[in-house]
Amino acid sequence: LKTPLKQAATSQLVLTERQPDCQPLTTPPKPKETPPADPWTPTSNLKMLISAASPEIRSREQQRQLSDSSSEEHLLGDEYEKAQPSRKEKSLGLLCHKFLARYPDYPSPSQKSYICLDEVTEELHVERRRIYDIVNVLESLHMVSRLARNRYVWHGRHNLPQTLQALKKVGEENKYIQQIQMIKRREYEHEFDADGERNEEMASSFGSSEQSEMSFVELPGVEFRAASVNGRKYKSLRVMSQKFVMLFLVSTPQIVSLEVAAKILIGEDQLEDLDKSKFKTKIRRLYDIANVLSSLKLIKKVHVTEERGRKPAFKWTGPEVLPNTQDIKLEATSTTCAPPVSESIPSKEQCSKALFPSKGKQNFTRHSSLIKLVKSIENDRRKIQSAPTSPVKISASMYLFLTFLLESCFFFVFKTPEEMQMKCALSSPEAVPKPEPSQQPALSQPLGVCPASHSSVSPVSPVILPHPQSGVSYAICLHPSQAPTVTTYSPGFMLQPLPCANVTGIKSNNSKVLNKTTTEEGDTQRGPDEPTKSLAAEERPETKSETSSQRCLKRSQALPENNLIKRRKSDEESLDTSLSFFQSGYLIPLTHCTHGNKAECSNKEKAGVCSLQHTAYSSPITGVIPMPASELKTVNIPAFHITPLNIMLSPNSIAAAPVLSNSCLNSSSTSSAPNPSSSALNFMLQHIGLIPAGVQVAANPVLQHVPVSSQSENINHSSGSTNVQEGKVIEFTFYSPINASNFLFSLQPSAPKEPQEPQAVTENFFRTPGGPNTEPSASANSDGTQRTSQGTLYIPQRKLEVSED
DNA sequence: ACGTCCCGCCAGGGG
DNA sequence: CCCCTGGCGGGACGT
Repeated sequence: LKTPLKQAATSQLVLTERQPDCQPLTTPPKPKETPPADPWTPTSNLKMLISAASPEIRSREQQRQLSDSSSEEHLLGDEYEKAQPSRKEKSLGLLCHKFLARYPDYPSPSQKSYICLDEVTEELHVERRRIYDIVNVLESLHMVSRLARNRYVWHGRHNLPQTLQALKKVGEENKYIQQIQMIKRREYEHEFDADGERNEEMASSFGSSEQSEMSFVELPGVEFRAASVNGRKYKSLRVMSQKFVMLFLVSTPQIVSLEVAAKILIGEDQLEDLDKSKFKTKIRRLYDIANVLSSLKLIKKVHVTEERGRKPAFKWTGPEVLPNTQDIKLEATSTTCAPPVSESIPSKEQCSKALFPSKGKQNFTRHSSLIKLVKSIENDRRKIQSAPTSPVKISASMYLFLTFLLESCFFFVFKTPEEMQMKCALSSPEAVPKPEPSQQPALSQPLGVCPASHSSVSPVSPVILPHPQSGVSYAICLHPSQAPTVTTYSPGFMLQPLPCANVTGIKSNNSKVLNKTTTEEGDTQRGPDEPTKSLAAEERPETKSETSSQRCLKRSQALPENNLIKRRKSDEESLDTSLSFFQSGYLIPLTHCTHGNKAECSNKEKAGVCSLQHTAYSSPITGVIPMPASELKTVNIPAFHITPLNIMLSPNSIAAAPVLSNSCLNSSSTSSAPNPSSSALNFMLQHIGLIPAGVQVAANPVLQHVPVSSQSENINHSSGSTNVQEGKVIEFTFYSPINASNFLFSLQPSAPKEPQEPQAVTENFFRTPGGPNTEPSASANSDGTQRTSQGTLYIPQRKLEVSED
């Protein structure tokens, strides 16, 4: 069984097998499979491609091979060579695909699936050794856990969010960012040298994180069962895998090169000798890990092109992991949206239930597309910072603004299912159910984000959280019970979809990217992924329920509590940043925020959650904005606060806000004349630090006017699971119960027609009809709120510089 | 020539 | 003591 009979046909191979002592450690040469005259026929190539693409087909083919092998003698020609699996067909990634296809991503808790290694190895026709590789990294993600010999439990991706969050936290504690930066810096300084002095640097930088030698990050409830395996020495691959993942989660362009990863992973335990062989071995293992992570679609191979040249690297493509906050859990909706509610008429409660199934009110969901946007924006902002003279800078302020906005936009108010439907449009294309005719419209209803609680009953308290990466704060909503200390305030804006037909979008055709590090999208080496995935998803075999030996599982199935999130050290820094930012007065009407942050958030234990005061709020810059807490409740909103927006809308500061007037947009697209908005933008950019003082940017040349009203109407009519995807515009209106403004935003996830990177960042633009100098025209809304001005935030497509390999 | 990584030896340790 | 686990790295394969 172990050795295919075909190989025995090759006499040479028989020899090697008979004399293992001669070449004990050599990989057996690939058997000379084909007669020299008849190499790969086009048909066979095609077959191989297909088989590589689909595990089903492949396994079927392998079955055939098995039966063939008995009567192998009369195999000839193409049939013969087909029987010889190429090296690629035996790749770990493919094997992992087959392995994963056996189990559901989200197994129902009722029916636990068990993994018997013997069965797996038999059915997949692989050596046991290979399965260990797979299982080990799955174990590192807590997708499986070991029960006993030969026995594992399959958890699927249920634990993934928590695992990733925990990993990210540990990664931050390990200061991986600094390590990466140091490695890169050194690499840049002196090309190649293996001197000792380098190691001293290493030691100094790594030294602080001595606690991270070989610890395996566990999840409550998913601990290692087979007590033995806790002998940490034998968790190397697992630990490596976890650390590898940490590197992704921590680094901001979520791209990690193998080289850097290997150096860091080596540097941690053995920073003495960075000898070549150890490095090589590390790389070897990283390939193994990367292969199964790729199969899990958590990473993807890319190439980073730097000054030195192309280097293999991997890019995180898994779910976004949000910053660890104490008792707030945020999950990517791509997963939470998956389980549909059975009811046909989704209510807010149901939505909330569907979105936060396990932990109820403490869970908050943020839309994955928003997350991606924010992430991309942050990336771009960093790039912009490093390239101060780039013409893209004009959009930097918009990025920043959108960052604020999105950081704040955790929740939206759903009034109707249609609106919820619209929310779905924000989600990434994968998250939106394709408009399959067979699909019930109701299935797509619960998509989107919504407050974790029924806002009408229990209003939530807005809280300003420091964002560790962007250095800015974002607002988040908490239940009053969860936000006992109330110190700051930001005026509440309700964000809700607005059916609006007279929207005007501005599209920027400037899609220049200033990467000094371009990444080329990884190739198709695991190209069969896509077809494989769909196939596997459709006809994923029902998990084999092993009736035997199920009793040996006595461990509790309790879901892991998410209690381990503590505050990170970086919060303090980011807090400082945000504070200075706020204290500028330019953007912040929130005095309480300033004081409160200082007072309350200096406490590291609580800084993550700075609650707000439900009293009156004033700003030294923009004046007092009285706002009793009751207002928040009466508006029946989840007290959703958009600090930056509010800032920009402040009557006194609106002139300085990065707002481009209509006239600018309409007329001056070709004009080079300075305009007020330019100076405002420059001021803001400089102020925020996006550009150095003295550098000016021109606002208009990159902007274009594009009407999108028809599209927006189209959206609003969409009631079923319509495909609100590419090129569509989603609008929101910010209502302020006070006199602030009512803004209308258009988010265009991606430009129509352009087949670009799906998660492409988009340029965005923000304007008010009246322009900066125009007094906003007030109008009354049906609900009585003042509608003083309107702006459009438009996000045309902007591609990430990621090219195919 | 180099990036990728299959393959299987063999040590450690559990049952 | 058997055999499961899994560290490890030679060298084959692919480009």
